[in-house]
Amino acid sequence: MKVAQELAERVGRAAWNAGISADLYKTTVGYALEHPFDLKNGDYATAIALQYASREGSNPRDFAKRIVEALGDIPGIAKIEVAGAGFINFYLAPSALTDTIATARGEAWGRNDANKGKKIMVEYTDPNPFKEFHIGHLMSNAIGESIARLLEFSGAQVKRANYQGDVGPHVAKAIWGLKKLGINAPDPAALGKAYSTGAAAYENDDGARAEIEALNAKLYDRSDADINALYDAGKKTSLAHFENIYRTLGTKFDYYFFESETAPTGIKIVREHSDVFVKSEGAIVYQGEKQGLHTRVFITSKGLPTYEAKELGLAQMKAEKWPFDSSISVTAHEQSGYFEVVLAAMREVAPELASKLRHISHGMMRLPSGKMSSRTGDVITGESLLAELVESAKERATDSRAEDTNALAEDVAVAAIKYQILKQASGRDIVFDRERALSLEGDSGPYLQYAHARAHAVVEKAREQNITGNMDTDAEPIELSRLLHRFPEAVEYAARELEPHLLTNYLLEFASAFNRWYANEQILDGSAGAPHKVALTDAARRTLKNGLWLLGIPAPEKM
RNA sequence: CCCCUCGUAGUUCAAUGGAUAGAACUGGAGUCUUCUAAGCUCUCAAUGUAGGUUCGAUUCCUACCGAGGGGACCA
Repeated sequence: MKVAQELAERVGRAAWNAGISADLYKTTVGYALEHPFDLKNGDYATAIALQYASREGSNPRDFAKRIVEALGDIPGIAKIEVAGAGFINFYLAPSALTDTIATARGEAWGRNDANKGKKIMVEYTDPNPFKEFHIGHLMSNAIGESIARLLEFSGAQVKRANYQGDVGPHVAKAIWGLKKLGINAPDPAALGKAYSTGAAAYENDDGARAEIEALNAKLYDRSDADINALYDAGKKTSLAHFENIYRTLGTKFDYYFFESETAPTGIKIVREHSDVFVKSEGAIVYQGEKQGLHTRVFITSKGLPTYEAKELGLAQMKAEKWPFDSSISVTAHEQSGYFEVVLAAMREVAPELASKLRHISHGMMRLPSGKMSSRTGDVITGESLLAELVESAKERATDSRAEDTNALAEDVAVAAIKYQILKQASGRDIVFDRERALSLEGDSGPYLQYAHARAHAVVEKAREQNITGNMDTDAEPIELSRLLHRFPEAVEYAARELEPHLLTNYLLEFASAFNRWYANEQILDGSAGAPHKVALTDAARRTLKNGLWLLGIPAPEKM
């Protein structure tokens, strides 16, 4: 990192000396450095000469040469060359990489201070009590957890929040179903059945629909003791069930918000701003057309708040609970339209708060055959998927070295599902292929875990032989050590973009380099070079350990 | 009709406006008396169409074609 900063500054100065304009200097300095995709083009590179020369009509290569001359010698850089159309490539010196290896063996490897001191709340997962924990919640959880950890690694103080829909028509449907089926002490499976019973009746039976709507109103005002008892029991069961899932997934929430709590606050905000929200067809709406959006209902004609009004209340309650600099909500893409409208309304009623809110939308999990639909039963719940993965991993774990193969199977299952979610850009849909998801090979979470376990085993064995890993400052740079050097920058990049997949991609490349190196190199070969190789292995182990942590994936030491 | 995502090997995904567009899976050929074969090596294979901006476009802009999501009382 220090090398990179120094290099960026020097490139800027050299370009300045070589005749770059003040304007361009400002726009390029600090952004001028990049990592060549191909290591043969150096550890750092800059296209500054290409960018500048085109504006002058001069030859990019000549200009690049002038910059290189102005640069002179740079500590930590062994070679500077002009390549291609006018790129300037920098190659790290052995001593710089040795420093990197030493740093990489420490616990703090990969941390940065890009968000130092910032208070950031991250809201994610958001399952609804009385309904199943489905794959969308799994996606939100995996992405949200990783973002929270990336922000923590960049120095932010992070609070994890979970916002759950414990009131609304979906709950009324489930309660109605419970009554219909005569269930008084619901378990999670019974709740799922009750919900689908209620949902089907709501669509097909007018009488049932009226009953459900009446029930919904009673849930808001809590006027019926029998219903309250059923509701409280169902909610308790649901939440306890979700806690088990969070534990498996490795998430610990700081705050829980419920729609039943945000509703009154939301209604109050809407009612207090009659200049922003208007009556229309008996409902109170926000007319988003003036912002290029669409009109949405905030309070229904029956006087009940919609998700939109509750969201207003939620934002205010979050800020009261823990004053934050920024609050991030991770939800499915299908909600981004409504979120935009809520945000537009919020900008009018609470501009300062609105400016701190950020919405990240993730894609949907689709089946190869099309969209999942709970109506047709063509749906996979998050829990059933996890259970299947655990079974699959157990079969594979029979010849493993782990003491507890059940625990290992769970770690591997979590890795498999989270990796599949986190390896692609978060906004995109994921086409769910059961066979691929259950596969534990190739481009997968277990691949990263396996590389980590291997590195761990070697380090342990070296310790038994009292080889602590003294480094050779003249060791020739190799692919593995050069990629190692990029880890902190990959972390910072992923944190800046709030995109875990940028880190996932890096880790795959790194693990792949490690596995290649491992296959071709006897690390504990008794030679004078062994300690240095042990140090590099230890650095790789730490990189994979910290990298997996940032993805929210467990890193078992034995597989 | 409007708005938001997105079109890259047979499939699922990468590529901060740069260098020969990278992986994985599938198919084919190899590889465990040596630190973990959930590994490694080799091999076949791709930017929807038409323009524009740029020294340079998978990336930015426009149009078209195609997929998914959203568009008043669900979330």
